[in-house]
Amino acid sequence: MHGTFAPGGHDFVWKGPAIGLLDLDAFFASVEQLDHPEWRGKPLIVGGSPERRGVVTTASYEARPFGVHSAMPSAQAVRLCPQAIWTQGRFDRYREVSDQVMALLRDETPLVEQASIDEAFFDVTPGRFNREDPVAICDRVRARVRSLGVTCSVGLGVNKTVAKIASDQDKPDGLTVVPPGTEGAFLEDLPVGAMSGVGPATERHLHELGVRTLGQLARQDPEAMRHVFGVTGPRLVERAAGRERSSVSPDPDPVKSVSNERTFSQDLTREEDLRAAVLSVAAKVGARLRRKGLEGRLVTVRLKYDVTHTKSAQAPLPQATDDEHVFGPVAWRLAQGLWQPGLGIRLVGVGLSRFGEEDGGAVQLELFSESPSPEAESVRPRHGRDLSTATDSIRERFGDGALVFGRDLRLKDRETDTTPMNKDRF
DNA sequence: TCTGGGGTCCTAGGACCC
DNA sequence: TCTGGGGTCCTAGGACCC
Repeated sequence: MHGTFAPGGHDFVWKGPAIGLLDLDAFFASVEQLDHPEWRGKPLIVGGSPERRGVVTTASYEARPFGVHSAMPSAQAVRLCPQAIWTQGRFDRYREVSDQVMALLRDETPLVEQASIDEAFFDVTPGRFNREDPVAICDRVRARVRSLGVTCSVGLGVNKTVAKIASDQDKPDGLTVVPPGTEGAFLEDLPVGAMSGVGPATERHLHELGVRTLGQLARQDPEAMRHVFGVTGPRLVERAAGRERSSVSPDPDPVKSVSNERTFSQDLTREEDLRAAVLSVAAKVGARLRRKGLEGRLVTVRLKYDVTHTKSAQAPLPQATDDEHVFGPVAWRLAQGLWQPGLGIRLVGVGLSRFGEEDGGAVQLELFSESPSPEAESVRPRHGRDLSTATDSIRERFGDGALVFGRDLRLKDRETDTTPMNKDRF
């Protein structure tokens, strides 16, 4: 007994936990159609250009019947839907609309947990914040979101897993309610892949075990699943049975890492190009760290040789930093260790993590003296630091294009043309 | 005719310590 | 000269999410 309810159109009293999941429909594309009336009703694709190894970020509902979907290579999307309108993303604008939606939701209940730019869980358990019927609250939320010019799909159930799966059942602009006690029947025949956390690899593995539906998964022995899937095994069983007990936490988790990656339209083969790429990506990371007020102690570098082969390496720093003149050379040293001359490099990534750690005690200092990053100690942090903040303020006043270093200039024509998919939360 | 970018969490193996 | 095992930290890689 689940389904889409007309406003006020049900005859039971909700008892116990009521968790909702709001998912904005084809969000980036919908915002573009909101801002560009001439694009409404037409196939629209937000994403990176096909010439530059781009992928589809979001396809409007008009483009989906052609088979176009998120994460599809742009070249393939062009073939499937040649008449589609293409546009790059405007992340700041999406965040603006997202903020409006989240504010509206928090106006209904303070128990809102933003899961991404276009998704949020909310707790409307009767008696917890108010006594209103959860279904009525969901109806009102949807109407209020619609008044902003975009639509959302909402799932309502006893926990996050049920709410999330329910929100997928009726898109776009739908409401799916799973009344308490009906979870089992609702989940029984759904494919295991419908549950978040079950991706392609886990799905394949479950199929090999003869487990195809959430009902079947719910009847597996948790201990047997632990042997196959580790700690997540028993959790999968619990969630598939609809028994998960989830809490909605309004306080966002602190950020744990900040990284940037760049894919090149043509693989890099020369060492000097690779070096320029690493330092340039590091500079982006540095600027973002300073904007966020974060200093990290662990540098990570990622090199991608082709779509399936990636290598990464890490090195600790003696002190936390947000300055690329300190961690950039360390990143380059790591990249040199990973790079095999003769192999082209498709992607370069640099990241910093371990924020908010006190600078090393005796143990950590000793550790560092053996780590492969002596450059960190030899660069001139003071001078580099001043240079970094100076470029930040110029970019802030005149925009990113105002300042281009020589190394960036060399790379410019090879850089991919990507859509900002920055999922920075808050 | 190809396959992005920014994150989180988990695991396995080795180093190291006691 | 030979030797166990538990705990913890670190590293690289993989799965997954949007």
